[in-house]
Amino acid sequence: MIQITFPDGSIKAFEPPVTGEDVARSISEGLARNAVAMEVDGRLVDLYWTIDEDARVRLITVKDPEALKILRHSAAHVMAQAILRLYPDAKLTIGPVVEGGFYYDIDMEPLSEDDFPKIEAEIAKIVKEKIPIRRQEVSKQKAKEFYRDEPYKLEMIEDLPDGTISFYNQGEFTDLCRGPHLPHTGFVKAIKLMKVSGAYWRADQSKAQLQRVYGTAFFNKKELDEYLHFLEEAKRRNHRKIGEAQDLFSFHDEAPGMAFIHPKGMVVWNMLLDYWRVEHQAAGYVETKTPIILKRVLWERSGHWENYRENMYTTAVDDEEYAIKPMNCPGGMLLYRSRHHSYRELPIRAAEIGLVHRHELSGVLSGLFRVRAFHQDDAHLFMMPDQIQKEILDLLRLEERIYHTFGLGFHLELSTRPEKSIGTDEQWEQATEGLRSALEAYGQPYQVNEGDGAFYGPKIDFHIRDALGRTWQCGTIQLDMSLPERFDLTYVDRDNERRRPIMIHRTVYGSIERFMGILVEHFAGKFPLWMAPVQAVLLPINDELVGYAREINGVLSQAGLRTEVDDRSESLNKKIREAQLQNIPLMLTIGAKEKEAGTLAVRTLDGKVKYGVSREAFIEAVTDHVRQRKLELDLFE
RNA sequence: GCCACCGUAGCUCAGUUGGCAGAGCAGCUGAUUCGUAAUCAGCAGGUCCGCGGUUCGAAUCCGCGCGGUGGCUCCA
Repeated sequence: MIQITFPDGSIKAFEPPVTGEDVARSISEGLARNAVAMEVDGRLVDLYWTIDEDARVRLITVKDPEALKILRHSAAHVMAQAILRLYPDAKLTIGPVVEGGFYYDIDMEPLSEDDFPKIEAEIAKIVKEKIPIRRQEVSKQKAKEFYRDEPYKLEMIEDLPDGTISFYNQGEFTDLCRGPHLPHTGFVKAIKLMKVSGAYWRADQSKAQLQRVYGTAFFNKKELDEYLHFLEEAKRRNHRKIGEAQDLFSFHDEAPGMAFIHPKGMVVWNMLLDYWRVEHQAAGYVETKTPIILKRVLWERSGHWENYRENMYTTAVDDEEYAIKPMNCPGGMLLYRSRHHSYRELPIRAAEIGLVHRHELSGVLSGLFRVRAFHQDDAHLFMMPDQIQKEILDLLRLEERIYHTFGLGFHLELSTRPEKSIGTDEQWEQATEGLRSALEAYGQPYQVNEGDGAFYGPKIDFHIRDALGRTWQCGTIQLDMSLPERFDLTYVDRDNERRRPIMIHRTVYGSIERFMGILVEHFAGKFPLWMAPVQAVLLPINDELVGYAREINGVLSQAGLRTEVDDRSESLNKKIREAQLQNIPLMLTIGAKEKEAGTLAVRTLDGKVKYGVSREAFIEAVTDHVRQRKLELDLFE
């Protein structure tokens, strides 16, 4: 008899060999039905794994977080099986689980989404058959024989360490796989193919182009529907649609990847920057501006000509080569060098809303999220080594303040020295330690990405989280050990020696264009009052009241509110409907009663109406709300 | 750049097997003067993304180009 210990500490004896299914069934039929795999002494294995000695066992059921990955991995196999049934000549490569689902890269004729129904029908058959999925272990030699006509699988086996190699079988389908997998294909009920795209074998453009088929799977239809609903909601909030509907910005064929910001979009833009300036002024920043077009020699000195030229637009003026800046830093270096600096001035915090151009590949452009021309809320901080920790800590707090104003959460990631890098071990040690100790002092948890830093220094990235729970990398803090060297930046220390300052590049919004796009989606087009392009629209009930509405509009404008009069000869219902669809936070209906009493009837976007508000009370409530940059539209609560 | 899909009025879209280019909304004009999510009527609006080809005939089929959407990082 062997003893099996469960997570709750209880122990049960079994006659070996025993499988996870036996163990589950000995507890309850329900558990046996819902168990998909198990953990034996900390190792995740199939439910049919046989245990023949004492072990600690945790059964994984459909409720456990690990189960979803197992399901999706099996789902990838089921999809591959269906595709092989329909396209017998297809050659399988890899089929991993990814965030939101799985994919399988297959060497086959090009697929389109029109092919999905028949593949899904075949998948449904496989699921209905509840085909047992079983593991099989063979020698490397036998594995190679089995795959003698499968070039990709052979290549993968070559890369595996010697020893036994595991396969998984389900009916006529066999795939090289580490596992674990579900007990049978019947669990893959809620599966949906999502999209298809080209991908290269080993992500190498010189290698074969494969069909990457994406799918997602859940344990039940309800969760799948919820996920599809989430995708619908994200689609509904798409900033490109909202941007057009609310007249914020546009794109034109004549300038692909470069946004035209409309008057209403410019209000949002200016509010973003007004706020940014308030915070940066308080944090001891100065603002600068550097040219957009600079001579080639500068880019050679900065290293961009060598390392970044593919992404740079160039031009010739008077027989001399120039480049349109893809980054602000080289210009910032010249600015720093324009005179001597004393240690007494440090730290210098020089911000710049810099317009940069980067020639991104046409296929990666995407609304405001990925453009070829954008404004960075850049800043270059110059300091002495012993000031690093405090500067970084202040920066972490500044970024936190700003993100919280928009109701955005975030998490932090620290990236350390990559293999290919410049600088000495001591420099890296000091720089990374500066970032790390600031993060420790800041006190929030952070993730470390070893070797993910830039070649010129370590960095901290901010990944903000929007209202739908999606994350976006916006802010970044990068320590740069290269440019101060290349541009021979110095300051005069108290001992009258010239020393090299430490330099940090950083952003908060990242790209203003992109941040605006993120906010459009985060707020679903319903900007908080302080950012709203139009804060209140006045709706005269009939044409006789238009004059009075204009009079009120003048008063509100004078008080600094952004208001408009809807003076069309349309019904009140229609004017309200359109104001609602434009997500204008406040609607002021102007009727005879309001004119007589000299008060306002205020409707908020949630449909609530408050009557009899005095002009003064309204102006005060709005200006107060705006001054505090509140997010909730709780004007009179 | 590569793969799949897409491009028809300002917007959203319809347009059978190739046979005279349509609707709703928006716009303009007129009527209506309305109390919290679409009043009615009329008018106007087109290089069917561009270029070339096939055809008696192309929005429709073919090729090239331009632009857009999704993907091209996740490694049994």
